[in-house]
Amino acid sequence: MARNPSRPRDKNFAKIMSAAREEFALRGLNGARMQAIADRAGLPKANVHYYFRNKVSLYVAALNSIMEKWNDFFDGTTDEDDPTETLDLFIREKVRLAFEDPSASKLFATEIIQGAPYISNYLEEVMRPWVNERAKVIQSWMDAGKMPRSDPVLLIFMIWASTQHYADFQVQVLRIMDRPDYDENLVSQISDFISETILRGCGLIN
Amino acid sequence: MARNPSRPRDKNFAKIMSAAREEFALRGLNGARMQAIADRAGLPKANVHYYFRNKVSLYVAALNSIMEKWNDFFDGTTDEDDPTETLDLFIREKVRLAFEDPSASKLFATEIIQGAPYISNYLEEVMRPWVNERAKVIQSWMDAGKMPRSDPVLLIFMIWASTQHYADFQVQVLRIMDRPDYDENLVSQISDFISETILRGCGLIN
DNA sequence: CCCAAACCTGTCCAAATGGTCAAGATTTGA
DNA sequence: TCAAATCTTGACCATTTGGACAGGTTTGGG
Repeated sequence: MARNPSRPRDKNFAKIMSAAREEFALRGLNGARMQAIADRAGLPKANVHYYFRNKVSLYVAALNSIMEKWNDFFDGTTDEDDPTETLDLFIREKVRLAFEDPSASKLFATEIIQGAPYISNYLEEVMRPWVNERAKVIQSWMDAGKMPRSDPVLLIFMIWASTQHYADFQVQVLRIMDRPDYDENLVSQISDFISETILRGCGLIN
Repeated sequence: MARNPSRPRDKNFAKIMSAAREEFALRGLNGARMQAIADRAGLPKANVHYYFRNKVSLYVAALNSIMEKWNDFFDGTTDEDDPTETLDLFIREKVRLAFEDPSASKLFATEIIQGAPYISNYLEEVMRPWVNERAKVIQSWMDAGKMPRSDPVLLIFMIWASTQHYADFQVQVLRIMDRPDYDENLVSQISDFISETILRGCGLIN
């Protein structure tokens, strides 16, 4: 976009963005305070308004930055690939993302729960095609007898649900397991469980 | 609680509660407006304040009413029961709840995502024991060789995640599937899919 | 029929908060 | 070097909104 990005712009832009994501994830669009975001970013509130016209535009920018990041994971799986290997990789990648940046997942989840008022077209123009393409590949695996038949779209939803759960419901999971934090051990244990259970659930292993 | 519940109290109490749940689910604690809740309930705002000291107490009351409802489903499964049948029933019951009252699930989800500031002790005093008891039963099934070994707690999380997904992410699911609403057909299709996939994933069928 | 308790509501207000603005500082580029 | 562009910020304001309150109405037991 910017042809000659100036130094301070980039630096503060990033600081604000990061602060906004945290704050919006923690309190939602309405609960988040511009002052709190400014404080988190270490800037006066008026400076935040220099970069973002208003709260909503900052919120939308935060959502967009997340969606861009997730889109990078738009790999080019084809009919040729091995279902077991591919789905395993997909699941593990989703788990990794969930633990790497729970705030992103939480922010996105809150927006969806509240009816996706600011990203409704994203759902239709980006997510729907993405899911349909994935589903087509999975369908082709089924047609080729590489795995038993079931609904590919519901399978994708199940993978999303099981993996994002650990980001969105972090507090609940930790409290119930009586742990202070996620650690490497737990993460790989969770990855293994989800991957194995779903792959077996699809009839791909055992 | 009330020994001689007066008529109007109960009626308006329920109306406010229902309105509050909808509104809080849709906008979150901070986004919800007392005026909007009052409007939904068909009462003047001041009347809402007659029943509930302030916004937070109404919010907590709404959360409590949900948790009470969910606690009813505290059935007494024992080691004697059949794992397949019991888990199948559990999954279907969760799916039913998700579709029956998505607002409840959404409200609860939002609270958890935001760190469960108002129900943190509920997580430890009610949910943790509940999960541990369930897990013990599942563990006993595994010990008895009725099903392959895996982590019972993670299994419970997976069931929660896969089922609640359809309440919380309702908009996303519908947009991606290009449907205006959930219908009976879809609901039973989803129930079947989740139940079959998870049961197979546990090594209980096929 | 009476009266106290419960219930209802129009009106008002203090505090919180998003956003503006104008003046000043800093950087850039020619 | 210096002016234009970019950036920074304290002070300020309009609006929204949760909540108080006082005075009114209804209800039900005695």
